[in-house]
Amino acid sequence: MSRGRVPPVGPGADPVGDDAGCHILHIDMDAFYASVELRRRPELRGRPVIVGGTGSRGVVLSATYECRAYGVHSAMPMMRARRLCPAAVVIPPDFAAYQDASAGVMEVFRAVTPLVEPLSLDEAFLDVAGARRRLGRPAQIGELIRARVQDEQDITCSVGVASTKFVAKLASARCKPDGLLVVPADDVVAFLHPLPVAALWGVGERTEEQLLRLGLRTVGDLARVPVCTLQRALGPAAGGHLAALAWGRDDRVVVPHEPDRSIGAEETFPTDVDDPAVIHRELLRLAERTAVRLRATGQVGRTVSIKVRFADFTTLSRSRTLPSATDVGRTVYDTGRMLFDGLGLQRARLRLVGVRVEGLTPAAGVPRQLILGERDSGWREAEQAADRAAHRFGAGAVRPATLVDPLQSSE
DNA sequence: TCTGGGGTCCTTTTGCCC
DNA sequence: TCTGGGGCAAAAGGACCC
Repeated sequence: MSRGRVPPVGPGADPVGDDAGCHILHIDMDAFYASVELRRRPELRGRPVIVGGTGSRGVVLSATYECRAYGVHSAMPMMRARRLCPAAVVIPPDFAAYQDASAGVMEVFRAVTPLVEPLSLDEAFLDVAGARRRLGRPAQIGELIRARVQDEQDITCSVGVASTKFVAKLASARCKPDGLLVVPADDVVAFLHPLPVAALWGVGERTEEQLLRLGLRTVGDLARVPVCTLQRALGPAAGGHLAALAWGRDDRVVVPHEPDRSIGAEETFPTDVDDPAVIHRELLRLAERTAVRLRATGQVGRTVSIKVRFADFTTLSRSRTLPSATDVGRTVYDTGRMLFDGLGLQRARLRLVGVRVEGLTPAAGVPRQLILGERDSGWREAEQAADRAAHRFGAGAVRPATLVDPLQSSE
């Protein structure tokens, strides 16, 4: 589900060039969520299908190519997508199913090489240097993977083959859907320079605007500008990074497992809310949800942050670092609520609140806090008991009393 | 046209310590 | 005692990605 701003390869281009030195594969499922849905509902094949939020404030998560022909793309407000393509069938997302399908394709990848770096449910980098003797040239390995994913998961994917991660990523975007493209090491600059600046990884709407203001339209334009000019405009890190990418320089390696930096939850209200009691209850729900995930993954975190988005979409955040790391929902909530109350909002209209825990470390080996953490005692044990109940009886079996819907609990 | 939810990373500001 | 500044960590904001 990349942004798809790379123009497709024109007719006559040779998709399989010289793959010597091209040991990086980028594999991207085509319209992943929608493809998983079509597997279950084959009668919808050939029709425009959108997976996305069905509420009044939903956005498009995935759209079939039939639907993209109408200009629909991911992250587009659903209202607009429906206007562009009234015939589209809209399906609410089923993340459990996508996770399942994702696990299946990742397994296919790992049968090829242990060097698999997932970027999201539907996309991954592979370093196949070590698999060549066993399975053949990188392009052959790419075709093998495409065939297996099609066979086992009944989903098509596109594969970019290159000597660096980011060129492989551009290549897969360029041969979508259901394609494979090799960018030979010697052709990288010729491949990159005609592309629009927005094709580069890290250039979004804002950066594109800035670059256009400097008169830089293509990657080639960017490459010919002095690095210090870019750095002045975009900051030292981003400027230096883009200058390197414009010449195809990217020494990032494929890393199989990166530890999490943060875990959080947020929710947009169906309509804006100004009642503090409703917001407090939402903060509690989000804190509990976050803590359940911390405990499930065996992590604790030291910094709690909240996010508040107002009706006009302006957003602010507040954070606080605790004396010791926690995975206790009550502690996350208490901290988050303190931060929220500290904002002193006089019934401002909010469209979203979020809770996040950062500064994560593995829970094993972190001593339980006995002196400063008196507030944890009891809550932690209670929440672990709730985890076990949820495991046996289903999520939501045990909840804080304020989160129990009175209509539901009176049965 | 009106903008989700999960994240990462970078930059700037601020407060503290020496 | 006052002031300045370097260094650091935390906080806040924002861009970006899928």
